[in-house]
Amino acid sequence: MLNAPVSLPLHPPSGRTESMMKEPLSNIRVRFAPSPTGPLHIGGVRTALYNYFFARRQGGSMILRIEDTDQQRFVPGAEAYIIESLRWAGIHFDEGPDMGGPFGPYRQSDRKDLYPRYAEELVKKDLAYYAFDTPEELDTLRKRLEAEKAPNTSYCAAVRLDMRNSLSLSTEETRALLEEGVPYVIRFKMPAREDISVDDEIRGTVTVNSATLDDKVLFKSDGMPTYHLANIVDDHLMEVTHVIRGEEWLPSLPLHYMLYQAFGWEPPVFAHLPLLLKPDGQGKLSKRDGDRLGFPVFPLQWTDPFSGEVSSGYRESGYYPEAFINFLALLGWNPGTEQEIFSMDELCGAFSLERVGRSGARFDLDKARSFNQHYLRLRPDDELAGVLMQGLKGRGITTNPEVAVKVVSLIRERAVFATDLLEQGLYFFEAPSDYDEKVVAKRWNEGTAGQMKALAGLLDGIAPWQSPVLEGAVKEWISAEGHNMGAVLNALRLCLVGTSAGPHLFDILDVLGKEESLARIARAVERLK
RNA sequence: GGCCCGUUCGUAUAGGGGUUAGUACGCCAGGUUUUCAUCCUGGUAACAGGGGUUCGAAUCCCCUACGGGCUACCA
Repeated sequence: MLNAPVSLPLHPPSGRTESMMKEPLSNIRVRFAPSPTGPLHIGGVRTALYNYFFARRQGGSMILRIEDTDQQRFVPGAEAYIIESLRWAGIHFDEGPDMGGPFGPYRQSDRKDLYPRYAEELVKKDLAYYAFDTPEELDTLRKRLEAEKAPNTSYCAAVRLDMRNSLSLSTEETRALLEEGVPYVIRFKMPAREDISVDDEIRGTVTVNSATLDDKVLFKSDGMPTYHLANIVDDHLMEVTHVIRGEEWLPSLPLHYMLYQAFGWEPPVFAHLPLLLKPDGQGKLSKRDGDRLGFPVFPLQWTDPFSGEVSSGYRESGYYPEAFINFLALLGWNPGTEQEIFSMDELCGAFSLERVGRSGARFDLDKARSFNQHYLRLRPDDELAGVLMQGLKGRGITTNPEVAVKVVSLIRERAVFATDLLEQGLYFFEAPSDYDEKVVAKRWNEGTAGQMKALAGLLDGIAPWQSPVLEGAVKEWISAEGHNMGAVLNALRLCLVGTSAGPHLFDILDVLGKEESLARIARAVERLK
């Protein structure tokens, strides 16, 4: 275990105001910055989780910032979904759009007016420029460069003077176009040839030559900044000290670094997390994978507001949030010890960027299930009984808590999810409607019906109706009659449960009670002949 | 195509020059049990390949292969 001093500020799930009032223990500030273009998938949750671990480990602040600069891709409900998902997972924020904070607003669309002056500042410094090229012209450029097999096929230093922008045009021409209201974007003026080296906490120094980079659009013709500009401006304004994000951003790192240089700002520490991969084939886990693979890729169930398509979620599938985060935390990070079971507090205390891996992690459903099973076993009987009773209620069956607790204590070791309890325990409340054919074939032959009738006669006379008493009497009877123990008991189980699996047979008899037990035997004898 | 990142059992990983290459999940076998599950015991199974460096390389360097990411007026 780690012996280093650990400070864990409390963030009670229901007491945000309390955490807001709490002064951070350090100036470490991290952010999770999702885009509300749909439900957050588990890769995003893991990124948020690592940011959260890091913030709490360092006694810093955790910020939620909504990056909604793409008006086309905005999806109604996505922001609320993201917030609810993170809350369910136990990831709490110190600042965000739903709670405010000293660096707000926390939604980029609400910060819209802020960005133009930063883009223009760069133009004034000759580090960015206005560009008037139409989509068709850009398309033509791309095709031309591809045909020429140019080393860099993008809008870059090598070709920008061939295009319509404030670098190729005269000052007068540029001013005229601007005044006419011709649509324009502002592009970053990437240096022609320059090695750019940036340190990454996880990958070390990454070096790229700017000749392979392009003049990225910073400000779009629709009046919104692109991600690149907004992200740098906001991280700076919000005093973010550590940018912990997915590896898919690594190619943008040199650009972002150059932007900090251009503004003369001190860049934050960067850490690019390995990707979460699909469990089957290859590629990063995507929203589309959904139920195709038989496991949820979203924390919560999501209904697409346009298509109405429903995607399953971990919560609705019966996962406990603590199992979900414990499993997710270990996908790309490890404590360096053999410990695998971690509470949220333990994870926050043990986490460090140094122990985050570099290679992509594949999701494993079996492992996820085993974590859930572990946490389910920690649950007290009465809590699980409550879940069972809810399930029964949905099927129109009411029972009292004592019976539910008794049943749960018998079946809980067979459950992976609390939702399994209903399926595993239904026969305690409902006689089997049919009998497993394979078991019938194996355990039910000519003499069985007679044996069951005789056994029913024996049971009828046993008192008190309690598991150990029943067991003693029945086993004694089987021996005395010279019957086969397995044959009789399995046939009896078939009568009571309809199949061959389940808890201790005499416990089932006990819970069922004499009347119901005898009725089920009679019914089975009748039905199976 | 270009640029960048990566590569230890099926999966997640430990390991940072000398280890019988460890652990967990899964899988297989045995034990316990009337059955299933649980539980216990044991087992299967990995350093992508090739060159170096070194007395010695899973560990350091290079190349190759393979995998992945990015390559939008998306994030």
